[in-house]
Amino acid sequence: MSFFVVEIALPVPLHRTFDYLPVQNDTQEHYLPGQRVRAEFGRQLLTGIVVGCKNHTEVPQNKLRALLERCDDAPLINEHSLTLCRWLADYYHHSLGEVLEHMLPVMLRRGCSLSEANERIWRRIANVDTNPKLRGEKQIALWKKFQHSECWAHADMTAAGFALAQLKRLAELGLIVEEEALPLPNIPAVDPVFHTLNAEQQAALHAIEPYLGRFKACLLEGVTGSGKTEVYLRLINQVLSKGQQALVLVPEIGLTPQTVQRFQERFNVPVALLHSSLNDRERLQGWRQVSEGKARILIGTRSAVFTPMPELGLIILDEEHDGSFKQQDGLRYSARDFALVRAHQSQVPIVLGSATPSLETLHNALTGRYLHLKLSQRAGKAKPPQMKLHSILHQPLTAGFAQPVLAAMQKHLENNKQVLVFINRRGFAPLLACRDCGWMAECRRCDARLTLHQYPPHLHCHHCDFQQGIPAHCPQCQSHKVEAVGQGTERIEEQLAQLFPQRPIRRVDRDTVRNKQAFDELFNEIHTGGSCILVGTQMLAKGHHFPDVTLVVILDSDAGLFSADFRGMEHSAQLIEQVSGRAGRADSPGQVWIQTLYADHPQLNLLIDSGYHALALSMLQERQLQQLPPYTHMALLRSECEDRIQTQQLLQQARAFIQDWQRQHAHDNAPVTLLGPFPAIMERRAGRFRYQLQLFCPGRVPLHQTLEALVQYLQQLKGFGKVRWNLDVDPLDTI
DNA sequence: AGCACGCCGACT
DNA sequence: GTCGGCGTGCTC
Repeated sequence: MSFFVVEIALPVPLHRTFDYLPVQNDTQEHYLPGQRVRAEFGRQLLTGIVVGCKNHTEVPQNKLRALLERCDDAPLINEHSLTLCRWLADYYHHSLGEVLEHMLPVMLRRGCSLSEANERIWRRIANVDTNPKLRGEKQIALWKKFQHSECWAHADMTAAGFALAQLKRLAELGLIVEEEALPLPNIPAVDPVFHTLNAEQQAALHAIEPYLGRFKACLLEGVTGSGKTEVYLRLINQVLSKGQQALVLVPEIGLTPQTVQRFQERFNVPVALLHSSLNDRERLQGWRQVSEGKARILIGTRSAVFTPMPELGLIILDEEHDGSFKQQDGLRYSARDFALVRAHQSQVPIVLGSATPSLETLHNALTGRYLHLKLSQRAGKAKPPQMKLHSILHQPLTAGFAQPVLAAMQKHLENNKQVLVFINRRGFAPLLACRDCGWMAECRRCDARLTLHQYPPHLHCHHCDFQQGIPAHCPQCQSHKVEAVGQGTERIEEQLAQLFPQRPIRRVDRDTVRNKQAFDELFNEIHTGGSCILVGTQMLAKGHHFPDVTLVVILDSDAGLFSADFRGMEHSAQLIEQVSGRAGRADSPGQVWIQTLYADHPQLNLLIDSGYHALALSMLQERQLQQLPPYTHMALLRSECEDRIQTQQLLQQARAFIQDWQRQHAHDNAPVTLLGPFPAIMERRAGRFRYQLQLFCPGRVPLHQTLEALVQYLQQLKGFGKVRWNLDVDPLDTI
């Protein structure tokens, strides 16, 4: 038997793999890439992933240790996924071991066996007609259940009030046995509802169809209500009929029961769901159902993009522009970009859908890299909403509303319709201030004001979660004239209740909707409740449709118009367009009134008069002039620490290193340009100072070479003990 | 990331 | 005299 070592990736932030001796008596054939192994690493016990076997190693004999065990006979991660992980690790300059962790549900990362996803079930083994001697009504009732149906899940039985002892008694009598099985995903028994396609939908479908079976990225740019989902469903139908699986990725708040229902009703196949409110066991079950091919459709949020799908035939990524597809900590990957790479590797088409595509995606579509399909008509008789800017400059306001806006609200309510008031600020007021001395309630740990909440009354920092009571008088001058300044959803709700006492007001923000279930209940009320006023944050803008809303009032859009972030206007426009899409879905056309101090703001006017697409084209021109993404590539090195000087100095060192490195290595390439270091817009957050260094480069390759060298440099850099740094490739937020 | 080792300040 | 602070180094 020849000498060999097993190369494994471990979940540590070290950019290399580790060699181990095999478990005793194991041969090289026992080790396949993608298998899990248990290994002692320093003083810790870790679960690693086999990357390969080698017959030589640089590691000295005395340092080599043997693996403790192999967890699986067959690899959990196949070669394709392993290749994708290597790409991801390289692209985001992250350790392979930590990237591989993302491929597995939490339970498997910890080294649990696959069977732990299984459900305990009880199966009848005796003949139905058996008439056993049973004592007690419960036992008799239990046996009746098994006479009726051969299998019951243990959890269902205990939920139905049967005790473990009773089940065991039946087992002792040889009537039933306990088994383990992977529960099957849902197969709903509903008659599918088909919508007829309009000409545009038909055209989009026909354009994408030829690409089934090979790679193609497609942008489906369709205004709200134009029936993108119907196009997805038709495509999925074709993929399913070929015996393939479909992956559907949705934003975090987009995974509504309505969406899921629509997919489940249409196809008579098992559908798996992966989203944030599942526990570890449910996640593992979903993961297995999909990776073993039992579930044919997977609908999930960002992390679902990692789920292995042996017969993947199509990827749909809905609301492509949504920020929740980008992970904001740890491995800062973009699920959209990763999905594109995955589609390419699997040679399947990917459809990116949005009413308001990101400028990156739009640019790819306009330059012909992506197939560009448009849906400009709303399905059915629905007309597009009429949008209108309402200047509040020098206008008297009542509760933050201009008189004509209130009059319009009154009119719509009288017509028994619903009015949606959008204000992207929760709480009662964004500021608590003293009239006499100008004191403001500020967070001790952040450069931010505390938000005043009234339900229940307290001051709250939305950036670090710090909370405190409301002072009875000014802590600076003892004055009692401490007042709420500005408006949040709570205050609007309270004031509207006074202005429209006869109408129910429903507030929708993170404070009224703590979980998915609460949202669903509230949504049902809104759906069936008749005329009312909805007050809410961007939670209202995404996913859900409110067919009875005929008027949308947007209160605070101005905040986004002058953002320090170069994507500020893009995100503002997307939000306004998304909120506006809530109006006029049914037969009655919707109206959107935008209150603003800047009624002559050119970009706002372009959006209102010509729509998002026109504004996007203009924003693209601007980006080109300024050489910003998508016309250049960008990375961000962030640092944070309780000590401001050190936070800044780390980035200065990084900057000096990059300049030095470029002088030596990158003569031929277009240089990486550097901006900063400079403090984040909110310099101090949760007690830590935050700085950033921006890197721009027109070429991917030189940028990534620089980043690779930079990460290596930072990893060996000493003297910055408490400064934490992270690298964000293709950052979304740059403030 | 963990975790241990090692070298200087305020305490029973 | 020790307990423990966190800077530094290492993990196959």
